[in-house]
Amino acid sequence: MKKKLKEHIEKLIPLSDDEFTFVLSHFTFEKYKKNDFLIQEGENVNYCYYVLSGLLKLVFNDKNGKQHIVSFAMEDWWESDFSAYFLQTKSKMSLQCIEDTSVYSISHKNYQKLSTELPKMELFFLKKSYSGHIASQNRILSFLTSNAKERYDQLLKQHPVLFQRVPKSLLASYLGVSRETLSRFSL
Amino acid sequence: MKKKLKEHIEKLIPLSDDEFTFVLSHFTFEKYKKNDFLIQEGENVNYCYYVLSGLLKLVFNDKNGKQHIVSFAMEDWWESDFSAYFLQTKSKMSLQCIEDTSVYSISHKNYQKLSTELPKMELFFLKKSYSGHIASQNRILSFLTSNAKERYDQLLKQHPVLFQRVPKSLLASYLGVSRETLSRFSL
DNA sequence: TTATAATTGTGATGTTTGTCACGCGCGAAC
DNA sequence: GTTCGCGCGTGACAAACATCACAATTATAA
Repeated sequence: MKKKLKEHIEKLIPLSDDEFTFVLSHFTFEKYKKNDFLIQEGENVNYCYYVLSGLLKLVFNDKNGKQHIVSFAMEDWWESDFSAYFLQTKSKMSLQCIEDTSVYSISHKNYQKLSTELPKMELFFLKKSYSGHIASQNRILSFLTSNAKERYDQLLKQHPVLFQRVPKSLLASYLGVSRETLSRFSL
Repeated sequence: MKKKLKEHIEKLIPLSDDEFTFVLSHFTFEKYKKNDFLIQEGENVNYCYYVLSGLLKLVFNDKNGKQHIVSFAMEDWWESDFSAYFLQTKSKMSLQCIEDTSVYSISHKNYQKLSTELPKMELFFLKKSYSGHIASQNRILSFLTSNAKERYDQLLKQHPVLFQRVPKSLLASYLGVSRETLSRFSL
Protein backbone atom coordinates (compact mmCIF):
# COMPACT_ATOMS: atom_id res chain seq x y z
CA MET A 1 0.00 0.00 0.00
CA LYS A 2 2.78 2.36 1.01
CA LYS A 3 4.85 0.77 -1.70
CA LYS A 4 2.27 1.75 -4.27
CA LEU A 5 2.58 5.46 -3.54
CA LYS A 6 6.37 5.25 -3.39
CA GLU A 7 6.56 3.56 -6.78
CA HIS A 8 4.10 6.08 -8.15
CA ILE A 9 6.19 9.04 -7.05
CA GLU A 10 9.42 7.43 -8.18
CA LYS A 11 8.12 7.26 -11.74
CA LEU A 12 8.87 10.97 -11.76
CA ILE A 13 11.20 11.68 -8.84
CA PRO A 14 13.85 9.49 -7.17
CA LEU A 15 13.24 9.14 -3.45
CA SER A 16 15.22 7.52 -0.63
CA ASP A 17 13.42 5.41 1.95
CA ASP A 18 13.86 8.10 4.56
CA GLU A 19 12.53 10.75 2.25
CA PHE A 20 9.51 8.63 1.44
CA THR A 21 8.79 8.05 5.12
CA PHE A 22 8.90 11.79 5.53
CA VAL A 23 6.61 12.32 2.55
CA LEU A 24 4.15 9.73 3.80
CA SER A 25 3.92 11.43 7.20
CA HIS A 26 2.07 14.27 5.45
CA PHE A 27 -0.66 11.95 4.16
CA THR A 28 -3.57 10.26 5.86
CA PHE A 29 -4.98 6.89 4.85
CA GLU A 30 -8.77 6.88 4.46
CA LYS A 31 -11.47 4.46 3.42
CA TYR A 32 -14.79 5.39 1.86
CA LYS A 33 -17.88 3.40 0.92
CA LYS A 34 -19.73 3.50 -2.38
CA ASN A 35 -21.73 6.74 -2.74
CA ASP A 36 -19.75 8.49 0.03
CA PHE A 37 -18.67 12.03 -0.72
CA LEU A 38 -15.01 13.07 -0.45
CA ILE A 39 -15.90 16.60 -1.54
CA GLN A 40 -19.31 18.19 -1.28
CA GLU A 41 -20.31 21.02 -3.58
CA GLY A 42 -20.29 24.37 -1.79
CA GLU A 43 -17.86 23.37 0.94
CA ASN A 44 -14.19 24.12 1.48
CA VAL A 45 -11.77 21.74 -0.19
CA ASN A 46 -8.96 20.97 2.20
CA TYR A 47 -7.74 17.73 0.73
CA CYS A 48 -6.25 16.31 -2.41
CA TYR A 49 -6.51 12.55 -2.88
CA TYR A 50 -4.32 9.82 -4.26
CA VAL A 51 -6.49 6.82 -5.12
CA LEU A 52 -5.13 3.47 -3.87
CA SER A 53 -8.10 1.37 -4.91
CA GLY A 54 -11.67 1.95 -6.03
CA LEU A 55 -13.21 4.52 -8.31
CA LEU A 56 -14.33 8.13 -7.96
CA LYS A 57 -16.29 10.60 -10.04
CA LEU A 58 -15.76 14.35 -10.11
CA VAL A 59 -19.17 15.87 -10.80
CA PHE A 60 -20.51 19.27 -11.71
CA ASN A 61 -24.24 19.83 -11.17
CA ASP A 62 -25.68 22.44 -13.50
CA LYS A 63 -28.54 24.85 -12.76
CA ASN A 64 -31.05 22.37 -14.20
CA GLY A 65 -29.97 19.70 -11.74
CA LYS A 66 -28.23 17.67 -14.42
CA GLN A 67 -24.95 16.06 -13.41
CA HIS A 68 -21.86 16.25 -15.61
CA ILE A 69 -18.84 14.00 -15.13
CA VAL A 70 -15.72 16.16 -15.27
CA SER A 71 -13.46 13.25 -14.54
CA PHE A 72 -13.18 9.73 -13.26
CA ALA A 73 -10.38 8.80 -10.86
CA MET A 74 -9.12 5.25 -10.69
CA GLU A 75 -6.19 3.54 -8.98
CA ASP A 76 -3.03 5.63 -9.15
CA TRP A 77 -4.84 8.86 -10.03
CA TRP A 78 -4.79 12.15 -8.12
CA GLU A 79 -8.04 14.00 -7.75
CA SER A 80 -9.59 17.00 -6.08
CA ASP A 81 -11.46 20.14 -7.06
CA PHE A 82 -8.10 21.72 -7.84
CA SER A 83 -9.56 25.14 -8.38
CA ALA A 84 -11.03 25.18 -4.88
CA TYR A 85 -8.06 23.34 -3.35
CA PHE A 86 -5.34 25.65 -4.64
CA LEU A 87 -7.26 28.91 -4.55
CA GLN A 88 -8.88 27.97 -1.22
CA THR A 89 -12.39 28.74 -2.34
CA LYS A 90 -15.68 26.83 -2.05
CA SER A 91 -16.07 23.82 -4.29
CA LYS A 92 -18.24 24.04 -7.39
CA MET A 93 -18.03 20.29 -7.86
CA SER A 94 -18.39 17.17 -5.77
CA LEU A 95 -16.16 14.12 -5.57
CA GLN A 96 -18.03 10.90 -4.90
CA CYS A 97 -17.33 7.17 -4.75
CA ILE A 98 -18.60 4.95 -7.55
CA GLU A 99 -17.07 2.00 -5.69
CA ASP A 100 -15.66 1.45 -2.20
CA THR A 101 -12.44 3.44 -2.32
CA SER A 102 -9.29 3.86 -0.27
CA VAL A 103 -7.06 6.91 -0.66
CA TYR A 104 -4.15 8.82 0.73
CA SER A 105 -5.25 12.37 1.40
CA ILE A 106 -3.06 15.41 1.88
CA SER A 107 -4.31 18.64 3.39
CA HIS A 108 -3.49 21.94 1.73
CA LYS A 109 -1.34 22.93 4.68
CA ASN A 110 0.63 19.71 4.56
CA TYR A 111 0.96 20.09 0.84
CA GLN A 112 2.56 23.50 1.30
CA LYS A 113 4.69 22.26 4.16
CA LEU A 114 5.91 19.29 2.15
CA SER A 115 6.68 21.41 -0.91
CA THR A 116 8.81 23.72 1.19
CA GLU A 117 10.60 21.09 3.22
CA LEU A 118 11.32 18.78 0.33
CA PRO A 119 11.62 20.85 -2.87
CA LYS A 120 11.81 17.83 -5.10
CA MET A 121 8.20 17.11 -4.13
CA GLU A 122 7.28 20.51 -5.48
CA LEU A 123 8.78 19.34 -8.75
CA PHE A 124 6.69 16.19 -8.51
CA PHE A 125 3.49 18.18 -8.07
CA LEU A 126 4.54 20.44 -10.92
CA LYS A 127 4.98 17.48 -13.22
CA LYS A 128 1.62 16.08 -12.14
CA SER A 129 0.07 19.44 -12.88
CA TYR A 130 1.57 19.49 -16.39
CA SER A 131 0.19 16.05 -17.05
CA GLY A 132 -3.22 17.16 -15.90
CA HIS A 133 -3.13 20.20 -18.13
CA ILE A 134 -2.03 18.16 -21.12
CA ALA A 135 -4.72 15.55 -20.46
CA SER A 136 -7.37 18.27 -20.28
CA GLN A 137 -6.15 19.76 -23.52
CA ASN A 138 -6.44 16.38 -25.19
CA ARG A 139 -9.99 16.06 -23.95
CA ILE A 140 -10.79 19.50 -25.37
CA LEU A 141 -9.29 18.37 -28.66
CA SER A 142 -11.52 15.33 -28.69
CA PHE A 143 -14.54 17.62 -28.39
CA LEU A 144 -13.25 19.81 -31.21
CA THR A 145 -12.25 17.07 -33.63
CA SER A 146 -14.60 14.20 -32.94
CA ASN A 147 -18.30 13.46 -32.89
CA ALA A 148 -20.02 11.47 -30.15
CA LYS A 149 -19.42 8.06 -31.72
CA GLU A 150 -15.72 8.79 -32.22
CA ARG A 151 -15.33 10.00 -28.63
CA TYR A 152 -17.07 6.82 -27.50
CA ASP A 153 -14.61 4.68 -29.48
CA GLN A 154 -11.61 6.63 -28.15
CA LEU A 155 -12.73 6.15 -24.55
CA LEU A 156 -13.39 2.45 -25.15
CA LYS A 157 -9.89 2.08 -26.52
CA GLN A 158 -8.16 4.15 -23.82
CA HIS A 159 -10.04 2.95 -20.74
CA PRO A 160 -11.96 -0.24 -21.55
CA VAL A 161 -12.11 -1.03 -17.84
CA LEU A 162 -14.48 1.91 -17.28
CA PHE A 163 -17.11 0.19 -19.43
CA GLN A 164 -17.18 -2.68 -16.96
CA ARG A 165 -17.06 -0.67 -13.77
CA VAL A 166 -19.20 2.40 -14.53
CA PRO A 167 -22.92 2.67 -15.45
CA LYS A 168 -23.42 3.68 -19.07
CA SER A 169 -25.33 6.77 -18.02
CA LEU A 170 -22.18 8.10 -16.32
CA LEU A 171 -20.04 7.33 -19.34
CA ALA A 172 -22.58 9.21 -21.46
CA SER A 173 -22.32 12.16 -19.10
CA TYR A 174 -18.53 12.08 -19.30
CA LEU A 175 -18.64 12.03 -23.10
CA GLY A 176 -21.21 14.81 -23.30
CA VAL A 177 -23.85 12.68 -25.00
CA SER A 178 -27.27 11.40 -23.97
CA ARG A 179 -27.64 8.00 -22.38
CA GLU A 180 -29.85 6.83 -25.22
CA THR A 181 -27.46 7.89 -27.97
CA LEU A 182 -24.57 6.16 -26.23
CA SER A 183 -26.66 3.03 -25.85
CA ARG A 184 -27.17 2.93 -29.62
CA PHE A 185 -23.39 3.09 -30.21
CA SER A 186 -22.76 -0.26 -28.55
CA LEU A 187 -24.60 -2.13 -31.32
CA MET B 1 8.22 46.13 -21.57
CA LYS B 2 10.44 44.59 -18.93
CA LYS B 3 8.15 46.14 -16.37
CA LYS B 4 5.24 44.23 -17.85
CA LEU B 5 6.79 40.85 -17.22
CA LYS B 6 7.94 41.85 -13.76
CA GLU B 7 4.46 42.99 -12.77
CA HIS B 8 3.02 39.83 -14.27
CA ILE B 9 5.28 37.57 -12.21
CA GLU B 10 4.76 39.64 -9.08
CA LYS B 11 1.04 38.97 -9.20
CA LEU B 12 2.01 35.53 -7.93
CA ILE B 13 5.55 35.79 -6.55
CA PRO B 14 7.38 38.72 -4.92
CA LEU B 15 10.61 39.51 -6.73
CA SER B 16 13.47 41.92 -5.98
CA ASP B 17 14.94 44.00 -8.79
CA ASP B 18 18.07 41.91 -8.79
CA GLU B 19 16.10 38.72 -8.92
CA PHE B 20 14.05 40.00 -11.82
CA THR B 21 17.16 40.98 -13.75
CA PHE B 22 18.39 37.47 -13.19
CA VAL B 23 15.07 36.02 -14.34
CA LEU B 24 15.01 38.19 -17.43
CA SER B 25 18.49 37.05 -18.45
CA HIS B 26 16.95 33.65 -19.19
CA PHE B 27 14.50 35.12 -21.69
CA THR B 28 14.91 36.39 -25.23
CA PHE B 29 12.87 39.19 -26.74
CA GLU B 30 11.44 38.36 -30.16
CA LYS B 31 9.19 39.98 -32.72
CA TYR B 32 7.00 38.14 -35.21
CA LYS B 33 4.83 39.26 -38.13
CA LYS B 34 1.25 38.27 -38.85
CA ASN B 35 1.06 34.66 -40.10
CA ASP B 36 4.56 33.81 -38.83
CA PHE B 37 4.92 30.49 -37.04
CA LEU B 38 6.42 30.29 -33.55
CA ILE B 39 5.91 26.54 -33.50
CA GLN B 40 5.54 24.32 -36.54
CA GLU B 41 3.70 21.01 -36.31
CA GLY B 42 6.10 18.06 -36.34
CA GLU B 43 9.13 19.97 -35.07
CA ASN B 44 10.81 20.10 -31.69
CA VAL B 45 9.41 22.63 -29.27
CA ASN B 46 12.28 24.35 -27.50
CA TYR B 47 10.54 27.50 -26.39
CA CYS B 48 7.72 28.69 -24.22
CA TYR B 49 6.40 32.19 -24.89
CA TYR B 50 5.14 35.08 -22.81
CA VAL B 51 3.08 37.39 -25.04
CA LEU B 52 3.90 41.09 -24.66
CA SER B 53 1.66 42.32 -27.44
CA GLY B 54 -0.24 40.86 -30.35
CA LEU B 55 -2.26 37.69 -30.69
CA LEU B 56 -1.47 34.02 -31.31
CA LYS B 57 -3.44 30.91 -32.13
CA LEU B 58 -2.57 27.39 -31.02
CA VAL B 59 -3.83 25.11 -33.78
CA PHE B 60 -4.32 21.40 -34.22
CA ASN B 61 -4.74 20.14 -37.81
CA ASP B 62 -6.76 16.94 -38.02
CA LYS B 63 -6.37 14.14 -40.55
CA ASN B 64 -8.93 15.78 -42.85
CA GLY B 65 -6.90 18.97 -43.03
CA LYS B 66 -9.34 20.87 -40.85
CA GLN B 67 -7.82 23.30 -38.35
CA HIS B 68 -8.99 23.41 -34.74
CA ILE B 69 -8.18 26.27 -32.39
CA VAL B 70 -6.99 24.81 -29.10
CA SER B 71 -6.31 28.22 -27.65
CA PHE B 72 -5.80 31.91 -28.32
CA ALA B 73 -2.94 33.75 -26.60
CA MET B 74 -3.20 37.46 -25.99
CA GLU B 75 -1.15 39.98 -24.06
CA ASP B 76 0.02 38.60 -20.72
CA TRP B 77 -0.62 34.97 -21.65
CA TRP B 78 1.88 32.11 -21.70
CA GLU B 79 1.72 29.70 -24.58
CA SER B 80 3.48 26.74 -26.11
CA ASP B 81 2.73 23.19 -27.07
CA PHE B 82 3.25 22.24 -23.44
CA SER B 83 3.06 18.56 -24.10
CA ALA B 84 5.95 18.75 -26.57
CA TYR B 85 7.82 21.38 -24.54
CA PHE B 86 7.85 19.54 -21.24
CA LEU B 87 8.09 16.01 -22.56
CA GLN B 88 10.56 17.10 -25.26
CA THR B 89 8.70 15.42 -28.10
CA LYS B 90 7.65 16.61 -31.56
CA SER B 91 4.81 19.09 -31.69
CA LYS B 92 1.34 17.94 -32.71
CA MET B 93 0.18 21.53 -32.95
CA SER B 94 1.37 24.79 -34.43
CA LEU B 95 1.55 28.24 -32.87
CA GLN B 96 0.96 31.07 -35.32
CA CYS B 97 0.50 34.84 -35.27
CA ILE B 98 -2.95 36.26 -35.91
CA GLU B 99 -1.42 39.73 -35.50
CA ASP B 100 2.13 41.11 -35.37
CA THR B 101 3.32 39.84 -32.01
CA SER B 102 6.22 40.41 -29.63
CA VAL B 103 7.13 37.89 -26.96
CA TYR B 104 9.66 36.86 -24.36
CA SER B 105 10.73 33.31 -25.09
CA ILE B 106 12.43 30.91 -22.71
CA SER B 107 14.17 27.75 -23.86
CA HIS B 108 13.53 24.50 -22.07
CA LYS B 109 17.11 24.44 -20.84
CA ASN B 110 16.87 27.95 -19.46
CA TYR B 111 13.55 27.07 -17.92
CA GLN B 112 15.13 24.17 -16.06
CA LYS B 113 18.14 26.27 -15.13
CA LEU B 114 15.98 29.08 -13.81
CA SER B 115 13.77 26.71 -11.82
CA THR B 116 16.82 25.24 -10.13
CA GLU B 117 18.66 28.47 -9.49
CA LEU B 118 15.67 30.40 -8.24
CA PRO B 119 13.19 27.96 -6.66
CA LYS B 120 10.52 30.59 -6.26
CA MET B 121 10.27 30.68 -10.04
CA GLU B 122 9.47 27.00 -9.98
CA LEU B 123 6.59 27.92 -7.73
CA PHE B 124 5.55 30.57 -10.22
CA PHE B 125 5.50 28.04 -13.07
CA LEU B 126 3.62 25.63 -10.86
CA LYS B 127 0.94 28.22 -10.15
CA LYS B 128 0.72 29.03 -13.86
CA SER B 129 0.31 25.36 -14.59
CA TYR B 130 -2.54 25.08 -12.06
CA SER B 131 -4.29 28.00 -13.68
CA GLY B 132 -3.93 26.40 -17.07
CA HIS B 133 -5.33 23.14 -15.82
CA ILE B 134 -8.26 24.89 -14.16
CA ALA B 135 -8.96 26.93 -17.30
CA SER B 136 -8.95 23.79 -19.42
CA GLN B 137 -11.32 22.09 -17.02
CA ASN B 138 -13.69 25.02 -17.30
CA ARG B 139 -13.58 24.78 -21.07
CA ILE B 140 -14.40 21.07 -20.84
CA LEU B 141 -17.30 21.96 -18.57
CA SER B 142 -18.62 24.41 -21.14
CA PHE B 143 -18.67 21.61 -23.69
CA LEU B 144 -20.48 19.32 -21.27
CA THR B 145 -23.06 21.79 -20.01
CA SER B 146 -23.68 24.17 -22.90
CA ASN B 147 -24.80 24.07 -26.50
CA ALA B 148 -23.12 26.07 -29.27
CA LYS B 149 -25.17 29.23 -28.73
CA GLU B 150 -24.47 29.24 -25.00
CA ARG B 151 -20.74 28.72 -25.55
CA TYR B 152 -20.84 31.60 -28.01
CA ASP B 153 -22.48 33.86 -25.42
CA GLN B 154 -19.99 32.83 -22.73
CA LEU B 155 -17.03 33.64 -24.95
CA LEU B 156 -18.56 36.95 -25.95
CA LYS B 157 -18.96 37.81 -22.27
CA GLN B 158 -15.51 36.62 -21.19
CA HIS B 159 -13.40 37.89 -24.07
CA PRO B 160 -15.35 40.45 -26.10
CA VAL B 161 -12.07 41.75 -27.52
CA LEU B 162 -11.59 38.51 -29.46
CA PHE B 163 -14.69 39.30 -31.53
CA GLN B 164 -12.99 42.43 -32.77
CA ARG B 165 -9.54 41.00 -33.37
CA VAL B 166 -10.21 37.50 -34.66
CA PRO B 167 -12.03 36.33 -37.83
CA LYS B 168 -15.33 34.67 -37.04
CA SER B 169 -14.21 31.46 -38.70
CA LEU B 170 -11.48 31.10 -36.07
CA LEU B 171 -13.89 31.81 -33.24
CA ALA B 172 -16.15 29.13 -34.67
CA SER B 173 -13.23 26.70 -34.72
CA TYR B 174 -12.40 27.56 -31.10
CA LEU B 175 -16.00 26.97 -30.03
CA GLY B 176 -16.30 23.71 -31.94
CA VAL B 177 -19.05 24.94 -34.22
CA SER B 178 -19.29 25.59 -37.96
CA ARG B 179 -18.65 29.07 -39.35
CA GLU B 180 -22.19 29.22 -40.71
CA THR B 181 -23.85 28.27 -37.44
CA LEU B 182 -21.82 30.85 -35.54
CA SER B 183 -22.74 33.45 -38.12
CA ARG B 184 -26.42 32.84 -37.44
CA PHE B 185 -25.92 33.43 -33.70
CA SER B 186 -24.90 37.04 -34.14
CA LEU B 187 -28.40 38.04 -35.30
C1' DT C 1 -37.85 -14.24 -1.04
C1' DT C 2 -40.08 -10.34 -2.47
C1' DA C 3 -40.45 -5.75 -3.41
C1' DT C 4 -38.12 -1.86 -4.98
C1' DA C 5 -34.94 0.77 -7.36
C1' DA C 6 -31.43 1.19 -10.89
C1' DT C 7 -29.78 0.22 -15.38
C1' DT C 8 -30.33 -0.57 -20.11
C1' DG C 9 -32.33 -0.98 -24.82
C1' DT C 10 -35.33 0.87 -28.37
C1' DG C 11 -38.95 3.24 -31.18
C1' DA C 12 -40.92 7.74 -32.57
C1' DT C 13 -40.30 12.43 -33.11
C1' DG C 14 -38.30 17.14 -32.84
C1' DT C 15 -34.31 20.17 -32.46
C1' DT C 16 -29.73 21.44 -33.24
C1' DT C 17 -26.05 21.67 -36.05
C1' DG C 18 -23.30 20.59 -40.32
C1' DT C 19 -22.68 20.80 -45.29
C1' DC C 20 -23.12 22.71 -49.78
C1' DA C 21 -23.93 26.49 -52.68
C1' DC C 22 -24.05 31.19 -53.72
C1' DG C 23 -23.48 36.31 -53.54
C1' DC C 24 -21.74 40.50 -51.67
C1' DG C 25 -18.37 43.81 -49.85
C1' DC C 26 -13.86 45.10 -48.74
C1' DG C 27 -8.99 45.44 -48.62
C1' DA C 28 -4.36 44.03 -50.55
C1' DA C 29 -1.38 43.60 -54.39
C1' DC C 30 -0.18 44.60 -58.84
C1' DG D 1 -8.18 51.32 -60.92
C1' DT D 2 -8.65 46.53 -61.47
C1' DT D 3 -8.18 41.98 -59.92
C1' DC D 4 -8.10 38.61 -56.61
C1' DG D 5 -8.68 36.53 -52.28
C1' DC D 6 -10.81 36.62 -47.87
C1' DG D 7 -14.38 37.29 -44.57
C1' DC D 8 -19.09 37.10 -43.84
C1' DG D 9 -23.97 36.26 -44.39
C1' DT D 10 -27.81 33.23 -45.85
C1' DG D 11 -30.96 29.70 -47.99
C1' DA D 12 -31.90 24.68 -48.62
C1' DC D 13 -31.24 20.31 -47.21
C1' DA D 14 -29.13 16.34 -44.64
C1' DA D 15 -27.09 14.30 -40.64
C1' DA D 16 -26.34 14.00 -35.78
C1' DC D 17 -28.17 14.06 -31.59
C1' DA D 18 -31.71 15.00 -27.75
C1' DT D 19 -35.97 14.05 -25.72
C1' DC D 20 -39.96 11.43 -24.44
C1' DA D 21 -42.12 7.16 -23.62
C1' DC D 22 -42.14 2.49 -22.40
C1' DA D 23 -40.54 -2.25 -21.60
C1' DA D 24 -37.28 -5.61 -19.96
C1' DT D 25 -33.63 -6.96 -17.19
C1' DT D 26 -30.59 -6.74 -13.30
C1' DA D 27 -29.07 -5.23 -8.80
C1' DT D 28 -30.28 -4.02 -4.02
C1' DA D 29 -32.51 -3.99 0.26
C1' DA D 30 -36.11 -5.06 3.40
